[in-house]
Amino acid sequence: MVPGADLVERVLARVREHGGRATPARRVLLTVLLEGPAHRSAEELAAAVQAGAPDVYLSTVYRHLEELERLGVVDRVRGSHGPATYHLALSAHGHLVCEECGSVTEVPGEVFGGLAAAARDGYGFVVSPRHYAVSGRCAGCQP
Amino acid sequence: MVPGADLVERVLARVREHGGRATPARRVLLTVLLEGPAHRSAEELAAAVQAGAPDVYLSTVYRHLEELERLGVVDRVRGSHGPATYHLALSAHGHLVCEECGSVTEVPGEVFGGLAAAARDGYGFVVSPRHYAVSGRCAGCQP
DNA sequence: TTCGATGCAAATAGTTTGCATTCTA
DNA sequence: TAGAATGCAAACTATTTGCATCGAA
Repeated sequence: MVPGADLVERVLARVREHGGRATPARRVLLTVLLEGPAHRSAEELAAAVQAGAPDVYLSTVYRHLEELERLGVVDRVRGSHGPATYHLALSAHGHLVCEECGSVTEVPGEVFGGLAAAARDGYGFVVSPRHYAVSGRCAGCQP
Repeated sequence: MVPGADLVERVLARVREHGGRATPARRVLLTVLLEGPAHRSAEELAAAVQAGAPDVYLSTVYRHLEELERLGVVDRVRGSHGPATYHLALSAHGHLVCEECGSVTEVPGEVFGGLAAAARDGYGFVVSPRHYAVSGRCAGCQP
């Protein structure tokens, strides 16, 4: 049994609930998201999809990623340069995006807890639980 | 005396120190940055510049903004959609970017203090003091 | 058998680059 | 007067859109 196959089906069920349809292209993209590394760009994901399904177009991947983001299945992280990257939203966590090398470090959601509370209490601003992202320099890129 | 004119000259002095030159286009852009609202896109800034100096091109504005960012004079904030916005880096502060309406709420740097400490201690990641930016929904855009 | 999804092409937004000319230091 | 900055055009990257056709429900 392919690991995560049930997750793919669960997500597709959710897509159907929202009036969407379970198509081969979607199944492949979800499998790719599950199996490969996190934080890949739409283009990288499309390349991986195309390895198994050559005629799935980049625009289809964008369309699907956009929907999955709406459904809360994937997160989109936009660093200060370059394309946005996508990954499965398996748990609430934040991102430390290195402005030097572009690497993304995931940190548990609690690290952002104090900030989220202060933003809510002080400004009525509700921090999105899946879109934390702050810039800086990672351990390997200190001057 | 124009308020902030001395700041313009101080920045230009800094530009010269780094081998740059004080040109009219730069003077105008700095004045525009000082006088108008914060968090404008390159295009909006170019429009404001062109009101006074019609033949300053958008590409020149981009080039200058990039240099000012290197010098730490302006910050660049990239929301989840749309163009990056720029503003003077007058004090350490963070940004709450609304993913619904695109508005940017500034919050004092201390709000990010706990997060910055946790990132440094736990991951060796030094959060950039001027590039805090987290997404969510502002007070006016709650569902 | 209807309506959403796809293939494909083309358009768009934002930003960067190349190069001859102009101007600051 | 040397080298940086600019005007301008054009390239480029990331993303979105339009539309006829196809396929899932």
